[in-house]
Amino acid sequence: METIKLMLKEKGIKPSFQRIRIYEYLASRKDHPSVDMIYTALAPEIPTLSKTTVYNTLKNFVQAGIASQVMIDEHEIRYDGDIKSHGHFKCERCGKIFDFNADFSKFESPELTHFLITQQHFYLSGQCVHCQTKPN
Amino acid sequence: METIKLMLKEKGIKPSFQRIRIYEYLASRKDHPSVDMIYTALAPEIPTLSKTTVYNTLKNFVQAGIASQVMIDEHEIRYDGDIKSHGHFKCERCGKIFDFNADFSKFESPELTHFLITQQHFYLSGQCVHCQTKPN
DNA sequence: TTTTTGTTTGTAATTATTACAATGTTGAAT
DNA sequence: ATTCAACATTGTAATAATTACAAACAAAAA
Repeated sequence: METIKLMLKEKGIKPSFQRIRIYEYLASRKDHPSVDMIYTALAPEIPTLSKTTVYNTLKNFVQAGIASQVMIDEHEIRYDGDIKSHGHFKCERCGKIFDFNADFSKFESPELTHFLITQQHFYLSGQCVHCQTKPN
Repeated sequence: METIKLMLKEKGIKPSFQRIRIYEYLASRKDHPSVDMIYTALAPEIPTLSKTTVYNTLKNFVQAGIASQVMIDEHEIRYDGDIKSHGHFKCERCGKIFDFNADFSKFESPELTHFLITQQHFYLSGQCVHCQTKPN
């Protein structure tokens, strides 16, 4: 709570109650929640919470570099509070998303010389171990 | 035209006129068109074309492995007829998408042993060379 | 020809996201 | 402490991508 407050301040984000709770929730989760998931989870605790606030807040977080968008879902954007460089695998049968380590911060390519890379996304999809053993 | 016809047949897709033209158009483009862009481009030539057909057709193509989704745009899915393993860079200032070579077909990770990888997406964003020299 | 199968089309419904204006909150300056 | 300005939050309405679905159509098989 207090550490989050300080961290937000450092990033130039005023630590309002809503923002603190949204960040706290996002960081506590490993399932890359969507705006709707976050809203639904926090609404009971913050009855006046508006979805627009969740949208605005996440946009701020991404710009400040303390959250990232995971666009592995075709229908809605999902968010990740883990900003270590890593990849996501989505099983096309069970829909589950798996994280894996993959650091591309030093990635270089002749086509991209002198490009400034601020965000990176590495997504794979296919079938996870469990689903492969299941019958069709 | 004839080669596309054969290729579609081989992939188990009946080569209807619409499908042939959609594939032809997609393959001719390097700008990762969206459903809307494809529809708008082909509608004058195929006056009865329906957007639903474009949606259905692209879904088929992706399943058959002859096209891939590029989810670099937050608002709409874009499509790529180039199925060689490669990455995309999106400039957050001018919005342009750049392709670059990056082959991850041999990518392995301890977290993903025995996972079946069927699709891969590698997206970067930031600022392209040209936009970096521009003033804010 | 008749039947069957698969394709295309148009409309309506769904749903994520954004725009915007009104309201509420906070903190600094007076 | 009061006022003011800046910023945050909220709710509603608008936008726009995508899907569901049923009817119309086309092609191939019987």
